[in-house]
Amino acid sequence: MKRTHRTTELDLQNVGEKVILNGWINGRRDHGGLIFIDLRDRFGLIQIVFSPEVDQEAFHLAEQVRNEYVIAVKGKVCRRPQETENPSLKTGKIEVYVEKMEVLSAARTPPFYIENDIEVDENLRLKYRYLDLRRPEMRDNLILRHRVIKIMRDFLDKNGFLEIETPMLTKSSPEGARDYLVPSRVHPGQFYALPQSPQIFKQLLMVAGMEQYFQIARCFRDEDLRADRQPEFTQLDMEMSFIDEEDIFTLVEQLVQDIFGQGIGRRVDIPFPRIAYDEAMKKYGSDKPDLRFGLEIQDITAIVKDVDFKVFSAAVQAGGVVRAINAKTCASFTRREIDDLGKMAVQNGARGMAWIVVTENELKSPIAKFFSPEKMQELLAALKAQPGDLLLFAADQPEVVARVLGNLRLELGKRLKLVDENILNFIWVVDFPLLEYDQEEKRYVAVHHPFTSPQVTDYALLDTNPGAVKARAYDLILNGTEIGGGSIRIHRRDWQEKMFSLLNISPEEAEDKFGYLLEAFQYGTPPHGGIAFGIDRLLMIMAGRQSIRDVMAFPKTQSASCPMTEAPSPVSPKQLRELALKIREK
RNA sequence: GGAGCCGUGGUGCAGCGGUUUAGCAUAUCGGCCUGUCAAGCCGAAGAUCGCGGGUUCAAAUCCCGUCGGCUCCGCCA
Repeated sequence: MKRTHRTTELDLQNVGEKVILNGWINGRRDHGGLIFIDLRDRFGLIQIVFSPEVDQEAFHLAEQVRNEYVIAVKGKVCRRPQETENPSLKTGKIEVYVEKMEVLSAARTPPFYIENDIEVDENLRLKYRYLDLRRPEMRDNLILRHRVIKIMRDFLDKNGFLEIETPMLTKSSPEGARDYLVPSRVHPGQFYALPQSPQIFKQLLMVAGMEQYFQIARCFRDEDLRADRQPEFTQLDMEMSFIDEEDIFTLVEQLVQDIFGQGIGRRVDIPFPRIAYDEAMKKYGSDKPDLRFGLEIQDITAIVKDVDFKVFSAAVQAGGVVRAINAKTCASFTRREIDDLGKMAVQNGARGMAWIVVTENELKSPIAKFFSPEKMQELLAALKAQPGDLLLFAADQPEVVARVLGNLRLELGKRLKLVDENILNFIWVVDFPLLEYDQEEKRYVAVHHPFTSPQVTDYALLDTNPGAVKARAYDLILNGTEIGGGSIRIHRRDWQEKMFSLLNISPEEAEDKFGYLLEAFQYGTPPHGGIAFGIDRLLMIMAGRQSIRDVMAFPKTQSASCPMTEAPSPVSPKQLRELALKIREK
């Protein structure tokens, strides 16, 4: 019995028709003399009815079937008696009276409920992911994923882009994340790496004259996992020739408008506001600021540089800064709540967190005694402090203070429920630094990646003050999450060599690791640039989820394993021998 | 590498030194039931409390270790 309709294709207009339906049993209500079954397929639910008056055999079979059995039924579409209509079902005005039923497949009782909003250990969900994905919310996430990727393809196709695949087995490169390695059988002792991104290939496609490229690209990074980080994830990777930043912004803004408009029916206003990296760090303590609420960080370095409070003045002496957040209305926080915030500050690298509780009559604070009344007035005025406010301070190097207060700001935003979950706040963060100094490695490392072009106006600084050079890089931020990032690239061999030398990569190593790119640049390379979107993160936000695992069909656990397949797993001695590999005892 | 939370019938939770023969809800199984859609009513079965060790007259409960899940820091060009 092959189906004639999908469940949700039936409506009042089909009343009287004989139809065949296939699907899973979502629920069964046995009234003794009458049995109702909710039949589920990918599209929805419909109620089917078994009555001995319609067919004895089908009725008795219906007494025996259970949830998640796969069945085929044949019957007549009927209008439901008025008082039994179910407005919460798309097919709630009708039902099918079954004359004939076949069990296509029986089912064991599932280990958890096949329904929305379950609270089950995630391990169990992942072990039985094929059951988890039957749950409507998970099914809908995958449908959304399909739709969004389709919108991306359609949009880019319409705009002249070519979808081109690049290798998954490629060359390991220094810089960036830890590579996943694949041993070569043909070349014993040598390895491929899975791509962290198709970066160099897409640049070579520009050299090849493809002009506008995109790819729905799987990327691999062997780093520790988070709610929004998986070892393999998917990017919309794009690259264009003969363009500048403005072309990319415009195109991406239109793309995002399509994605949200056609994907989930949300209007997105363009163009997106832009904020410079330096300003974002100073005001919001983050290079991916969440601007859905205020609570801005304020710099008070100038005011406190000479105070008796050594933590502040010493930090300034050492080239650091002192900044503060005025947590409006938080004077009511208990000592314990304030201590919790302090712990958080320490966890983020602060040596401590100073605070002042402002009330009608007094200031409660461990540090107030270090300030003269005049200084205190100046400080309170600068922070626009009023009775009822809680002031939080951090003093250290600028990066540390930014991180500490940035995270306190997010925590306060959460606690005070300042975030309107219905807002879609897009911003471009621009003017990133090109390089930052890595204390551990004692060298500069690329903030974005080594192929990012410096801003032309800063080119002279490369030799004198590399840390001050800005990059032609940009990130797209949505609600405090980085969903995309890119740059205008270096397209000249000499500039790229210069960049490598700044990164302390020797000419020999540059030749060894990136020689093919340097060589390619000598054969006529168009100026080019691009951007890549984290599709999983984007979908996570669109679907209102807290983890990208919920928008991936088969994700891994935090320890990067798969409870269903039990990957990773040992391999046979034969396989190891073929690869010339030996496992070392720990 | 580090910090925190969690692990008790299939599932979700309660119990946190002895009054527990480990409680509740739901699922499961059986019976009754012709308009339910979280169906209802009656009944039954089902867990040695993640694993290992220790403390104690006595451990699901306290301690140590370990495994697994989640969140976070480091890490993620």
